[in-house]
Amino acid sequence: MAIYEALLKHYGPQGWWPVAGSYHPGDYGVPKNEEEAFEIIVGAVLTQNTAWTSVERALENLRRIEALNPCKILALSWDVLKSAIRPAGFFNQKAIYLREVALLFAGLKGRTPSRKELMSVKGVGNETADSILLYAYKRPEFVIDAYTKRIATALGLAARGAGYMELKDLFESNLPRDVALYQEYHALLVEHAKRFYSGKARESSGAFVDFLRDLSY
DNA sequence: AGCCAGGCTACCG
DNA sequence: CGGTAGCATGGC
Repeated sequence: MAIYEALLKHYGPQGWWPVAGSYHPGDYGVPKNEEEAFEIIVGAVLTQNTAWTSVERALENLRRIEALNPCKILALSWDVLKSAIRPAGFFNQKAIYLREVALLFAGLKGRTPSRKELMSVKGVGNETADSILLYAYKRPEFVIDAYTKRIATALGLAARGAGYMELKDLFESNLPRDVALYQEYHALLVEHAKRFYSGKARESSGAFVDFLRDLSY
């Protein structure tokens, strides 16, 4: 919580997840309907190992052909679907993944899927499942991504070889079970990591020092 | 030019 | 099982 407070004070509310092309700082009511929830799910798949700026283009392409809903995704030809998501990379795999999640979503009829259910979908692993549950369904599942792992290991909170569930457990067992907190915390970790733990700066001692300085504010 | 990006699956030993 | 090649485009 001390780390969270320091990050929040320093960076302010981040407003993940971006929906309809923009962020929504401080608004934890997003998504406000099924369409927005599905857009988050599509974004969660498209952003796998991919910069969000590239995902935005793919989402915009899908929006333009009115394909940001499960039925349309399932109805599109492979060629059209692939060319729409092309900017987000890995389009052959991701086209398959999108159809898989569209099929699941359509079958839910508004029900919230279990974590196990999501994980059984091809293309949905730990992080994607948690992102979907936390941001699309407002469930208290802490999301661990590469940035979060870098920060946690750099701070000595976790071993270098720590697995996904281990890290998830670390955060969840030390925080109140609160959706808004989980959403904001993850967003703040990403923002901080982008500044100090990405590219050549990753795991540098300078990043660690900068973090401590932020903490002391 | 070459490394990196908000991972996952399949396959290797 | 733990570890990793392959997947593809765009930004810097």
